[in-house]
Order: sequence, then C-alpha cells, then structure tokens
Amino acid sequence: MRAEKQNTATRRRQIALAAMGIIARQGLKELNLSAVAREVGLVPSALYRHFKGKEEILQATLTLIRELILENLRIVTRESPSPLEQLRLLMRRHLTMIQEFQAIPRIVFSDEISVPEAGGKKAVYKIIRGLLGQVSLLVARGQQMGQVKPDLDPDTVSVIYLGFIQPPAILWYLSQGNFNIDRHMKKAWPVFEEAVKL
Amino acid sequence: MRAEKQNTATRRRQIALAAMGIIARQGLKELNLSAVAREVGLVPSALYRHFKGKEEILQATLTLIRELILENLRIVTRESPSPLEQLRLLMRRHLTMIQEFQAIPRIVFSDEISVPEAGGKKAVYKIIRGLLGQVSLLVARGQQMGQVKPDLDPDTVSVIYLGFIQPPAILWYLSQGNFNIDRHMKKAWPVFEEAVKL
DNA sequence: TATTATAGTGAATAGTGATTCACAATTCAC
DNA sequence: GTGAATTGTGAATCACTATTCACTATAATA
Repeated sequence: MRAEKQNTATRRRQIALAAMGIIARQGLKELNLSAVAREVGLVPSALYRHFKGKEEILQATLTLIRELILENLRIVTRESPSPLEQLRLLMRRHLTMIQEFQAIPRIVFSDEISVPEAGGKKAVYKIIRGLLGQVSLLVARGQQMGQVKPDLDPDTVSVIYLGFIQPPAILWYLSQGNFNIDRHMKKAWPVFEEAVKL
Repeated sequence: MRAEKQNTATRRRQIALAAMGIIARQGLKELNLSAVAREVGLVPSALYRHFKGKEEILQATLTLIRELILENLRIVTRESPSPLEQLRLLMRRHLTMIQEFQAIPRIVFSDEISVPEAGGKKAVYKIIRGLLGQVSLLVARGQQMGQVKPDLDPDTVSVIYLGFIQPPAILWYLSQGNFNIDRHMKKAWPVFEEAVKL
C-alpha cells in the first residue's frame, strides 16, 4: 500500500531520526537506505525526494545532534544562574542525551561522514569546538563571579570538562549499559568541583 | 609477477599492519581487501590463506592494539618507581601512540567489529577495562605510598585519568593535527595532579 | 473543478567488494 | 630428489546497495 503523502520538512526529520535509530541499534555498517526507508514506511527511492543521497542523510543526523546540544545549553542557562551549577546540569543532560541517542558516539567517530569538501570530520570538529567554546564562557563567568579559581585557563578547563563526560559515556555504550554512569558521576563530579572551585 | 612466499605468521602481522595503516589514512569505510592486499603486495584472494575473512583481519588489528597498550604499561613501570610519575609517563606514551596509529580511535569506536558472538564491542570493552584496571592498581599503590589522597576511589580515578587522555586525542584527530596536545597537557596535567596528589 | 507541483512506487541499472575455487609455484619433510 | 603441505594467482560468483527513471497518486492552488 502507498504511504501517506507528507511534506518534505517532516519527512526529512523522520528520515534523519530513523537513521539515528538504526545507527544506535545496529551500527553504521548496517545503515542502508532500505532499512531507513522501511523504518519511515517508505520505499528506498522515495528518500531521494527529500535528500540528495545517503551522504546528505548522514549530514542531517549531524545537524540534529548539533541542535540537541545547543538545546541543552539553552536549557541549563535558564535553569540556574550559577555557572558551576550550570556545568553540573549540562553534564547530566549530556549523559542522558547520549544514553538516549547511542548513535551520537558512533556518528562522531565514524569516518563515513569524512568528506573533505562539505565538512564531515570538520563538521564534527566544529560542533565539539562550539560546545567547548560555550563551556569556556561558563568557566570564565564562574571566574568573574568568584566561583572558579582565577589562575585556570578556561579553554583548558573546558577540555577537562569534556573528559569527565566522554569516558563514562563511552564505557556505558561499550558495556551495553552495564557501566553505572550515575554511581561513577556521584564520585567523579566532586573531584572536578574540587579541582576548579575557588 | 608473483609475490615471494612467506609464512603465515609474518603475513598475518603484515596484513594487520596494512589494515591499520589504511584505516589511519583513509578510514574504515575505505578498508577493502583489495587495498589491504595491494599494500602487502598480494592479491585479494591470497588473504584467505592467512585469515578466515575480513572480520578476522579487524580482530587482528584489535589484538595489535592491545599489545601496544600492554607494552606501554610494561615500559613505564620500568622507567620510574613513583606511581604518579608512571601515570604521567603513561599518558605521554598513550598520546604519542594514538598520534602514530590514528587508526586506534576509529577502530575502537567502529561498529564493524561489533559481532555479538566472538567479541567485537565486548573485545574493545575488555581492552579498555584492562587498561583501567592497571591504572587503578597504580593509583592504589600511590595511596599506599602516601602520594595520592586516600579518600579517592581508585576505579573512579582511573576513569578520570582516561578523561584526561581521550578528549585531547580525539580533538587532535578531528582537527587533523591542529589541536596542540602538548600545550594542552602542560596546563591540564597539573590540574590532575593537584586533584589527586596528597 | 482543472491544473500543476509534490510525494510515492517499482523496476532496472550498475558498481563494489567479499568470498570461492581450480590451478600453479614454492617450500618442507623425509 | 620426491611427494605433500603451504602459499600465491586469476577468474568467476554472489550478494548487496545506492541511484535513476518513467509512471502514478495525492495535495495545493488558481
């Protein structure tokens, strides 16, 4: 039977989400257009009505990820006025996001998106740089407010901060959910605070 | 012309190394048996004399990586008697290793090796767990020697330690060598020491 | 309502790449 | 040196998958 007609905007979103789901569940290698189309309830050739090709679909998932990250940033700055607290909240949000979208680490570290021209590896780098930049700003603000040691370099701290998020996420995903992120963070976060708090 | 006959042991090593080289230079997607065979100076079908198939070649690269990591551990315990110093040396070794074998992050995060049965994801997890276990031991030893804060949980510290290594490595590789690891580490390492040193 | 742009379909194409196999050369054991 | 085991070769196969295209149904618009 024939799929109900939908406008390109919603289809694009559906397709990108379907791709992320498949990557999360089966991995990038198993990501083929048939599977994506099936998940959306379309026929492979229909995807070409909405995307130029597979490559562009991958790009779309990247865009989705960037939006999720930016969304997280916006939310935490609204939830608390304290930079340090914002960082803690952001950490929590990131970890739940990665647990929900297991596709993220796979996409970030894949080389399938590494087309030199349009971006690929560079695009991923830009996203992470953007996140690091925002964290830097939070750290600097923390210094202005007397919460954070003034002798620390905000950029360095931002990378260290990333280091408190990444390994737990990766261990969790490699262990297929066995690594206990919450328990780890309960012990690890105080170490971070201790290291940066004035 | 015909390639000189070599025994399987050396061929296996050559093939695994060739695979790693290609992954480092072109990525996992570009890793096909023709390319591997060409690099070794063989014909694709010849690879089947030494490996059961592509999957097994990937596994072999994993084994190679594990050996490199264990080698690093052995060396640093020989180079210094101080656990904290050993950790610093190990960090340096790891970063240079990753710079030399860019294939490592790609292999570790790929899903091509994720065969539920023989290991795959589990195999990678085991390697990292092994590394973390060793680091834990170093931390515990540091506590016994009065170098490290006794209230810290060694396992937690080992994950934090990993967090000081991973992000720089990843940023370096995503930025195609632009991110300055040494400069970052010069600032970041004191933060780690400060956090764990008694 | 008639026309047109938009979205969906199924079949065909075409390239790629892993794997198999019968055969040839080389090395090893005896 | 002779036969067996090992390693290398090239052609053939086989599956998979991205992409194209002519055609059809549906929604939008005038």
